[in-house]
Amino acid sequence: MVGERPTIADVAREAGVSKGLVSFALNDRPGVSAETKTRILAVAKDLGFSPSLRARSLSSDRAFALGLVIARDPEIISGDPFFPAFIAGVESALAPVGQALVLSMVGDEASEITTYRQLASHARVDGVILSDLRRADPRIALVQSLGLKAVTLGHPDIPSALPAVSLDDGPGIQSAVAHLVELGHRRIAHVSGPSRMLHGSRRSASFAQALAGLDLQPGPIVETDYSAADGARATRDLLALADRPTAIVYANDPMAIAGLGIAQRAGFTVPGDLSITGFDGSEVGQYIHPALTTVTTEAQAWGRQAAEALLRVIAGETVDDIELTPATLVIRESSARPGTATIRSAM
Amino acid sequence: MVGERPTIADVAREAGVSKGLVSFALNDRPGVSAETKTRILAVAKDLGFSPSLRARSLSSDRAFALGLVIARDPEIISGDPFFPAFIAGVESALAPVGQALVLSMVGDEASEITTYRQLASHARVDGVILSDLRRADPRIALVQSLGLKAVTLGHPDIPSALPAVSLDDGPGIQSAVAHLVELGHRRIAHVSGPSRMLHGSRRSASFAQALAGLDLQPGPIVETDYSAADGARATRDLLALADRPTAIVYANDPMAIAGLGIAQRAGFTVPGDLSITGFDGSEVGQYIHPALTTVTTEAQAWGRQAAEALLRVIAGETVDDIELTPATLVIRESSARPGTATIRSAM
DNA sequence: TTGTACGCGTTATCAT
DNA sequence: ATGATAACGCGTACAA
Repeated sequence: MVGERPTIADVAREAGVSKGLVSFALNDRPGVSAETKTRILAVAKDLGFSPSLRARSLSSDRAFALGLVIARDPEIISGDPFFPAFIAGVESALAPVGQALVLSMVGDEASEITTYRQLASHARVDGVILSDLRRADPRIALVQSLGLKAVTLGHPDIPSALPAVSLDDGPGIQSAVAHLVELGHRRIAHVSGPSRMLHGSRRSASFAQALAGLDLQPGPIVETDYSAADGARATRDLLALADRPTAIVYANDPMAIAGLGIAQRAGFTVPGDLSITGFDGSEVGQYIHPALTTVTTEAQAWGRQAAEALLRVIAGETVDDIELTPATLVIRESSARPGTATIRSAM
Repeated sequence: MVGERPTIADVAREAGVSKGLVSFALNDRPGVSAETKTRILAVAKDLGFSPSLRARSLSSDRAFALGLVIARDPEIISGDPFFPAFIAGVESALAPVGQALVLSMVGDEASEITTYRQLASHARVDGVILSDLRRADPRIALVQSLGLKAVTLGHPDIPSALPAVSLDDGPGIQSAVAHLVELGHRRIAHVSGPSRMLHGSRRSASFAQALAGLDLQPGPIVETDYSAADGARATRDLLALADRPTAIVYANDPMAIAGLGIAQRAGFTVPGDLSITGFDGSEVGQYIHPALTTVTTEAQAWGRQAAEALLRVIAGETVDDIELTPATLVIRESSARPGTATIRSAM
C-alpha cells in the first residue's frame, strides 16, 4: 500500500503544534490564534488530510449517518413511486454534509423492531426517519427508549415528542372528491390503504369528510394493502355492487391503474362508465389511456426536509413541526361526467 | 444516562481474564481453553455485552457495511420495479450477519464519481455493488484505484477483475421475439434502454440476434432513457411509420404500459393491431387491460446473491462469477396473432 | 494467557 | 488568550 493516509498527528508534527490544537483549528473552535489556525489549515490541506470517520465516530460517539427502515412487502414498494423520490430527496440533504443513509427493507413488523434495535445498539445511525406511521405506532416509544433521535413523516395519533414533517393528504383527496362531485358523481367509492397505517386511514377520513361536507352519502370504502392485486380485487368488488359507484378514488396510483384495467376488462369504459383518480402521481399515469387523474405530492422535497430536520435534531437544536405544501389534484382524462362516452383523442 | 453499556473490559474483569482473551473467545479463535471460553461467553451474555461497532471499525479497519450507488433520475427509478426488490434481496443477505446497506441516489455521473470517492475516503463501506453497468464503465477502474472491493451486476464489456453476478436477459428477450414470431408477427420493433447502459445495449443485441436467428429483417430499434415518457415518444414514432410494426418489445414495463396507452389513444387495439411485451415483471402489469406479456427476472435473488458474493470478496475469498436463472417470458394478454380482434374476457 | 501498544480524533485539564 | 499534555473510547494484535 503506497497511499498511507495522513493522520492528525502528521498534520500536528508538520505544523509544529499539538494534535489537540489541530483538532480545534479544524473544528473552528476558539482558543487558536488566527495565525496558527491559518498555518494548520494550510498544512492540513497540503497533506490532503481528512479526518478518519471511524476515529471521529469512536471518539465523538456519532455515526454521521441516518437510518430509514422500510417495513413493507418489496412487491408493493416496487410499484409505488414514493420511496425512490423520497430517498433522492434525503440524499440531496445528506450528501453536502458528508452524512450517509443507511437503508433497511424488512418484510414484517417483528424484524422491523429488531432492525431499529440493531441500528441503535450498534450505533449505526444517529437518528431515523419514521415513515409509514401506524396507529399508536410503537416505534415512537421505541426510538425514545433506544435513545435514537427521530422525526416522523406526518403527525402521529399519539403524543409524540418527535418533530413531525408533514405533507397533508387531505386537500388532495378533498379536491378529488370535489372534482368528481362537480362532474356530477353521487356514488363515489374509495379504495383505501390499510387502516392501520395513518396515511391509509387519514386518506379515508378525508374522503368521508369531503363527502359529508358536500352533503352526500358516504360511499363504500374498501380497504387494501396498497398492492395492485388488492386494488384489482377491491375494484372487482365495487363494480359487482348493485348500486355500483360511478367513481372510485384510489389511495395510490398502482391500485388506480390496476382498477382501470379491471374495469375495462369487465366491459366498463373509463371515464364513461367509471371515473377514477389515483394518488402519488406516478410518471406512467400520464401515458396510460385514459391518462390518470391523480393527486401529486412532492416526495422529493419531503425527503429533503425530513433529513434536514433530523440533522438539526441530532445537532441538538429544537425543531418545530414542519408542514409542506399539501397534495394537489392533477386533472387528466380518467375523470369525467358520469355517462360520458369514452374519450378517444387523436394522437 | 442510566444504561452505560458494558465494554470488553467489564467482561474481562468480571470473568477474571484479560481483554485480549475475551476478544479471542468472542471471535472463536484458538488459544482459549474450552472451559474459560464457556465462562467468558456466559459473563458476556450475562452483562449483555455486544462489541462496539465503532471500536471494531477503528481497530479492524472495516465498516461492516456495503454500498450501493444508484445513478439515475429518481423519476425513472420510481417507475421501475427492479431496485426495491433488489434492495430487499441485498438486505436479506446483510441483516443476518449484522451488516448494513449504505444507499446513495445521485442524479448525474459527476456526482456519482464523487460519491464513490467519498464512500472510499471515509471508508464508509467495505465494498460496493456496481449496478447499471455502462460501456467501458469507468467505475471498474475507479473502485480498484480506491481500494474498494466490488462485484458487478452483469459482465462488463471491458476486462474486469471483479466478480460478476449476472442474470442473462437474452433468453427472456429471445423468447419474447420467438413468441411473437410464432404468433405470426414479422415486423417487430424494439424500444430499448440507453445504449450506453449494458443492459440496454444487450437487450437490443439479443433482440436483433433473435430476429436474425429466425431469418427475419431486423426491426426498428428506438432508444430511450427507460422513462415512461420516452417509451411513449418511441411508441408514437413507431406507430407513425409507414410500415408500422405489428409488435413492440419494450425494455421495461413502465415503457410498455405507457406504450399501451399511447397505442390505445391513437386508436389501435392491443393486441389486435399491436402486440406488446414488457420487461421486469411489475405487479401492475398483471392487472392492466390487456394484461402485459412480460419477461420476469428474479431481482430479489439477484440482490441476495450479489450481496453474498461481495461479502465473500470482502472476507478475502476468491469468488467466481455467478450466473443466475435467466429471465423468462410470461405470456399474458398483450400479445396475440396480428389482426386478432381485441380480447374482452369476462371479469 | 496476559499485558500492552495501537488505531485516530476529541476533549478535559494544565501551563504559560 | 494560546497552546500542550494526556486521558478517553473500545477492540485488535503481538510480544512476552
